Amino acid sequence: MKLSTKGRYGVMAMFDLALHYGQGPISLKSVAQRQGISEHYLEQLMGVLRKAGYVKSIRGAQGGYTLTRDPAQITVGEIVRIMEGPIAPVDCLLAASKNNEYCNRAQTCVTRGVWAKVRDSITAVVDSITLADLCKEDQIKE
Amino acid sequence: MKLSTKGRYGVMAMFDLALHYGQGPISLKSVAQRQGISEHYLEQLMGVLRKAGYVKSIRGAQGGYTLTRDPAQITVGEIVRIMEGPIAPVDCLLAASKNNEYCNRAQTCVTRGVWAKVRDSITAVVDSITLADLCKEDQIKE
DNA sequence: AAGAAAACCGATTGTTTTAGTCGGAATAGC
DNA sequence: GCTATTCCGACTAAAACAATCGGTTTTCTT
Repeated sequence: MKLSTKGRYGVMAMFDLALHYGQGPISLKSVAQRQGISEHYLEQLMGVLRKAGYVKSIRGAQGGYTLTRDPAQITVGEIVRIMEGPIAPVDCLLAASKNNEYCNRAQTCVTRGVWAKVRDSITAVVDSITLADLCKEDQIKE
Repeated sequence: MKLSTKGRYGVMAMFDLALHYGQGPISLKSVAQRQGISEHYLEQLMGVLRKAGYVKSIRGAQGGYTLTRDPAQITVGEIVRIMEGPIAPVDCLLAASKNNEYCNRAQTCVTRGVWAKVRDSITAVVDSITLADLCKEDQIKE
């Protein structure tokens, strides 16, 4: 039940961009330094976010990344799904799963119900928190 | 955010034992067949559960495993923790974590708060469901 | 007493995921 | 033209995962 660094760093980077929202492009170098992440690795992750339309990049000197939407319009859940794929503690919860024969066992499905509840409780949390919420919390802390 | 087969199979096996609670020792062979798990692999997992005191084993022919407690006294959360270790989407939530320097960053801790909420919502679910609950559900389904 | 059914144990293995690194090409500001 | 930056694809070391294998011990049944 661990989040990989993809999801974790993804949220950290997006939070960092949210903190600097409206201040022009932010370089990965600065994000990586502030958040303590390998710059090259972060590069890969930002590529994913860019292709998903969540960030915009400006190349060249003084370039960097900016959010394409207001921080209040981006939830942690969206970022996690982009970075890690659908939120599901077990594969048989995925609609596209082909192991139906397996999941049709009545007994299996009882335990499956547990994992569905777990998934729902996770999504309820991450989908209710926006980057703007995190920024607000950050201000209070300082 | 995936559960490994350890946790999944562990809950399945314990649920199977719960269904047969009070009927004497249940062989791994039968559990493995009903649940569709490799018997040898399940053996390893049951060793963990046995050492943790959750099941009792009887060796020799007609031997097998039984729960050491009533199904109503065993939660899914307990089983998951035994099989997978502490429930924590990120390592910095663990008390024994030594990367405190890392976690002391104010910004990091904002995102950390998110993962703490995720953890709490997961534990609320798994700690509230007992094996007896699953057995009850199973009866309704049939 | 023999045979079979089971738990027990430790080593090994193939695959996948993770968490990066590396080297360079393209682009844009100064 | 220099430098800062994004962009891209290949590569890799290490760990985790999900078993498998081979054998030992124990106990029930006949």
